[in-house]
Parts: sequence; structure tokens; C-alpha cells
Amino acid sequence: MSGKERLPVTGAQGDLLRLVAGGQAESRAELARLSGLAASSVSLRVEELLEAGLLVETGSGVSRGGRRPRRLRLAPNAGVLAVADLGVHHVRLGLLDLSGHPLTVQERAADITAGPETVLDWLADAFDDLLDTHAPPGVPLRGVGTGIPGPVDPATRRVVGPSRMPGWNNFPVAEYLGARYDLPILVENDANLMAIGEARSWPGCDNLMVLKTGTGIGCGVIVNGRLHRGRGAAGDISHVRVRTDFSKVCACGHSDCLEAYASGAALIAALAEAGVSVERTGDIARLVGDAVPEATSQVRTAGRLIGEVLTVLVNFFNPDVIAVGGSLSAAEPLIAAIRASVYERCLPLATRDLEIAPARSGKEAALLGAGTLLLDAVL
Amino acid sequence: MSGKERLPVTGAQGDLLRLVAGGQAESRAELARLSGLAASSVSLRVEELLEAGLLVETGSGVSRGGRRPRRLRLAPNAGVLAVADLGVHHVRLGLLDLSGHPLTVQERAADITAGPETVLDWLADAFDDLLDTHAPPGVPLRGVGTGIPGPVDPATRRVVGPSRMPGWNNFPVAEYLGARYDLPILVENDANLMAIGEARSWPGCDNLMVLKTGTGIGCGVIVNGRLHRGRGAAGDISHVRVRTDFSKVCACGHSDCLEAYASGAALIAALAEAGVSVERTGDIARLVGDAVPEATSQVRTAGRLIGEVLTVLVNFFNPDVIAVGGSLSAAEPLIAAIRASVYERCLPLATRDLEIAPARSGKEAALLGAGTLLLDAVL
DNA sequence: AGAACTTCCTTCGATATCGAAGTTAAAGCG
DNA sequence: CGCTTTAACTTCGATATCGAAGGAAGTTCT
Repeated sequence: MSGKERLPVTGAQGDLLRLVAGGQAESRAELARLSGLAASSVSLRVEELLEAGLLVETGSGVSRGGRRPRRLRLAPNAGVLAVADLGVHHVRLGLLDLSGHPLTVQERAADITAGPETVLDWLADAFDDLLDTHAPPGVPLRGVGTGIPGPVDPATRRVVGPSRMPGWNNFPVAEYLGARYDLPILVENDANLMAIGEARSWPGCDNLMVLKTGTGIGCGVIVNGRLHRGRGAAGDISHVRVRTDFSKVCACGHSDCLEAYASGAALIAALAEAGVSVERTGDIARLVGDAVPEATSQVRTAGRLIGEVLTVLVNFFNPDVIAVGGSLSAAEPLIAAIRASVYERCLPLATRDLEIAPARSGKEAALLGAGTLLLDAVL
Repeated sequence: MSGKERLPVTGAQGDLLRLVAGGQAESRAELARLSGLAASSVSLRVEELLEAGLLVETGSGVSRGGRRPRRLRLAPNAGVLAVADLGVHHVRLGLLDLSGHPLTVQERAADITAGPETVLDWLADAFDDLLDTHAPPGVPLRGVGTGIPGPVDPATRRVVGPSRMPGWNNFPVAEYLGARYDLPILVENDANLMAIGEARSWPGCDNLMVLKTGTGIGCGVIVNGRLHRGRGAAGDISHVRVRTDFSKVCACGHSDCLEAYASGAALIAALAEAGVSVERTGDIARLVGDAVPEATSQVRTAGRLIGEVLTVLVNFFNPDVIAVGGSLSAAEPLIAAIRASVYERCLPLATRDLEIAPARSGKEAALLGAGTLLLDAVL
């Protein structure tokens, strides 16, 4: 667990390892195509990686009309990653192998308002616990990463101006964890991590928007296969102004923000007014499933508002995919309403091959995304 | 004028040439830093390029504390590019050297509604004319490019669904020009070209939005220093819905499109209703300069509407710069109104270092952009 | 079943790139 | 002015990459 240095690989070896770890290549031939290296060079490097015990050959793959490829995998004992997805009330955390596949995942209750030191100490203890109980013996920890339910400045890797995280503003999360783990540390906004994780489930799609509809509304943007951070807050559409019949003031001080109408928190408040008591965002989808009319109507309205914001973004950005995740996305009318808005209003060229679909990668999306980003730092 | 092949350069040589041509590097040392190659390798390749007559040394540059760099330039006789920016009523066309600097630029009246064959034949004749009269003798033509005032499908390089170009739909512009010139041919949307040209004027800024406010409203998007095309129509914000007091139906069939209120064409119509007769979009800025109240008021409203659309995009995309060009941008209240909307409504993290400014690169922006893109195909 | 592809991977000599050490030419300074 | 420092380039042996040719292991066509 010592040594902040990467694995003992040269540049070209690292590129190849990343391609295998990222699931983009499974054979020498694919590596050659994707890396741009000559097939002969790939063979040489792969040979070295096999000898170093970082790669293993696991049988052969499917023929594409000729000789079958010899399938390459990352060695299971090359290392593990410890990753977490900090939420407001819950934390998901787990261990991944260096292919980014989960070895174990847990969800634990946690209160992020307890402040950064308390939460991060607790998190590190939880990691140690997981490593003791679930990591194969002798396999080294190679990196630590966590998602944060608020904006993270990519330059300083500090939390900046979070709305639901008192005490965290400007806290140097990466440094604090770095003091405990002498390893690559990743700190990133949770919607961004989710977007990266989700992108792995859409091969061939280079431009995605990934919505996280939960207590708040988050959005991660993948451009050209890579996370777009902008100045640090890219994808933040929660305070975009929407067209509505009556006016609401948002917690941010502006009026008519999307979040004030279409977030899980807003829906819970609206349902309470209508006499329907809901405690958690996840329960809204259940009410919709039980055909409670107030819930369905509210979700439909939220979908329409989100969809109207998306029309602008679809025309502007022309994504291949809009993946909708988060606990609200389990309510079917949400995506239906989003689709209706977008397809009705957007340019044909922009919607021709646009797919608007539920997120494919489930609850672990953010953890997988953390793994994917960490691999770039580790390999 | 024969030979569709590129210049006789190997891969690494091409990279170096592109860096010099793009104005990013002027010395061997800069080339080494930017290309990632070892200094020794750079020296070898540069030596070859000098011998091949593609590069020339032109004295020495400014010392940065040590020995002065030996300044490198593209050889003036390495070739020329013929580029055009097709508008609805006018065409700008010119010759560029392989550094992308204009040798000569002209504006000629032309009617794009005459149909593609007529216009493109006329354009090619105009190119030949320019080459005869303004190209240094013996310098070969290396590439041809043109901007189109409508959407261009990047896959097929055909015009798709243009609004003001009858007869052009699905016309294979690149193929048609390719039959006349056996050279790399570039065909691209005009706002996209303008964005690329403008981006060269903002060194260090990797994420830009470039607005073209003329008869219509165009927008080009630069992400990570490269043009973002999406599925072909990225940046097209002209048919985004805006919040207004009264409702208008746009030519596209939807109601309340941005273009129906804030485009030059819309302003001319609105001014006519107010009893102010304007013929061309460029005259609106003149009226504003003469403090005609109706014009100022209309432009301010247009700016506010554009700004409101931009708030969504700024939160989402987090650009470094919004550059506003086109004939309307000469009207100062336009940018002032855009700034007011964006700064009032957007997230602090997104506007902290955001610059909203008039385009820097003038009327030739699209031609320069065409040159920049062509260089990638030629070098 | 046999011949003809196709694809995957390896071998080996030719070539390109690297990087450490040296050279050249300037700026900064007492 | 001469000394040190800095940066720009060059030289040259070590190393990495390439690419053509060929072998291995399939599929497809006849």
C-alpha cells in the first residue's frame, strides 16, 4: 500500500493496459487497431505484460471469419481500487478490480452534513474494512476515488459552492484522502462519474448526456468519449429557467429554476401539498407504479419541464444518447414525457438517431465511472 | 494542379508542419514541446523539411533567457489554398498561403438560389480567376474549401435541409468540386468555419461558442480546441423556443423560435412594422449607431432573447469564451444585452472567467477557418 | 472434402525515435 | 568585462517501432 508511483509499465504498455482495462480491446489485433501501433509492436508489449503478470490470456474469443483471437484480460491479482459514491444520506462503496469490475459493493447510511473530516475518516475506515474482508490476499490497493454530490473544481479538486453540504465548501478532499493513502486519489462530481460509468454501456456513442434525477437534478456530459468539465460545473442544468404557469423561488435565489419544479425534492413538496405524503425520492416511482394519479401527474410535468430544457441542449450539442438515471427514472412517465418534448421540438437532424433511454448501468454507474477515471491515473 | 495526394511528408513531418502552419510553434524547441517528440527528432525532421523547401528559417526570434530560437516559417511557395464563404447574397473568396494567411480576399455578389451547379461553376471560375491574377507563379494549388450557409452532414458532406437554399438539398458539393479539382476539398457549415477561424484568435481558450448574428442566427462550437459537429447540426440554436409576450410562428413550423424574433430578418420585419425601412442586416447596426430608438430597442430585445438561450448553454457547456460575430454584432447594445442576461442568471462557477466579447477575427473569420481545416487535409 | 480467403499473430531486418551529453548563443550579474 | 545561468539546438549510440513476409488457425465457397 506504499508508493504513489504507477504500475511498473512504460508508456506504450500503459496505453495497451488501459485499452484492455477499459473493455475496449480483448485481443492483440484489437489493440493494434485501437492503439495505432503496429501489430508486431503490440505483440512485443503484450508479451512483456504477460510476463510481468499484469495481463493473462483466457482462452480464445469469437472468430470474425479467420483465426480466433486469443482473449486478453487484466490479471485478477494486479490490484484493486477502492471507490465510493457519496450521497446526501447514503454512501455506496466498493472494491473494483483493475478492469473496473466490482468485487464487492455495499450501501451504508451516512450523513454528509457531519462535515468533511468526519465523513472522510469514516469512509476510509469503511474502505479498510472492505479491504480486510473482501479483497483477495496479497492484491495491492492501487487507487482511491469518490464521487461528491456537489461541484468539484477540476483544477484544485476542492468542493466549491455545494448546496446541500454544509462545511464542505472549499475543502481539499483529495489532499485529505491523500494524507491517508499514498496512492492516486480521484475526487469528482457524482453526476460526472455516473456519466463516465454509463458511457461504457453505450459502445460506439461518443457524445452522451447522462441525467441523474434524484433529490436534485444532475447531468454529466461526455464529448468525444471523454468527460466534459468546462470550468468545473459543466452539465449543471438544475438552475436553468423554465416556462411555467406560476412562479416559484428557488433556494439559489432565482425564480423558476428547473430544480424548483422537477427535482425529487420539489415533487415531494408538491405531493405533500396535494395531500400525498412521501418521504424519499425513490418512493415517488413506487407511487407512480401503483398508479397514484397525483404522483403520475407530477412526474409527467417534471418530465415535460426537463424535456423542454433538453430541447435547447439537443439542438446545441447533438448527442447520440440521453441516458436518464437516478431514482426518479424508475417512473416510466418521466422518460415518456422527456421524449415527447424533445422529439416534438428539436431539429430532425438532431433527433434522427438520438436515443433517449433509461440508464443501462444501474446503481453502480458512479462507482464504475470512478474506476474508469482512476484507471487513467493508475495504469 | 494534379495529384490528390498530400504534400510529400511523412507522419511526423506533417505534425510539425501543421504546428508551424497553425501558428502554434515558431522554433524547433516549441515544436518539441508541442509535438511531444524529442528535441533531437524534431531537429532531424525540420532539417528534412528545410531541404524539401517546405519550411524556411527567417532570422531569429525573441530570447527567453538563453540562446535565441531560429524562427521557422512555411515556405511561401509551398502552395496556396482557395477558400470561399458562400452567403445568401454574397460570396467572400480568397487565396491563402499554407500558413492560413490571406494573400487576397474579395467579396462578390452572388445568388445562392441559382442552384448548386450554377453557383459552384461560377465559384470555380472565380477561383481560377484569382489564381491567374493573384497567385505567385509556380506555386501550386493544394486545396479548395467553401462554407455553406446551411447544415452540412459531416458523414456525406452534403447539404441537408437548408432553409434558404432551394435546390441544394442533398447536393454532393464536395464531389462536384472534386470533379473539377483533383485536390482535398472541404465543405462545411459557415458558422462552423467562423468558429474555427475565431478560435485562432483566442489562444489558450479550448471551449468556445461563436455566434454569427446576421440574416439568421448561427453558432459554432469548439470543444477542447476542436470543432464539435455532433450529428451534423451541433450549435444550431436558431429554432430554440424563447419566452416572449406575444407568439410568432417561425418558418420552420414551430412557434416562438429564437430566429423568429432575434435574427436580422426578424428585426428588419419588426422595424418595417414600426415604420423604419431597412434593406440589409448590416444597416441595422448603422441605425443603432445613429441612435434610432426603434432600432436600438429591437436590438436590445434580440440580445436579451439570445442571452436567455445562452444562459442554458453556458450552464451546460461552461465555455471560456462566447464570441459574437456577424453583421448585427456591430450594434453595441446587442452584446450588452447578452452579457446582462447571462451574467444575471448563470452559475457563478460558469461565469467566473467567462468572456463575452465581439468576435476578434473580422469578416475573414470563415475563410481563415476554412484554411485551418484544409491544412489538416493537406499537410 | 479441398481450395481459397480472412483474420490473428509472430519473426526479423530496416527505420524512426529517444535521451544523455555536448555545443552554440544568448541573457543576467558582480 | 568575464563568469554563471539559461535556453536552443546537435551529435550519437541505445532503444522502440514499423512493415513486409510468413505461419497458424479459423471460415466460406465450390
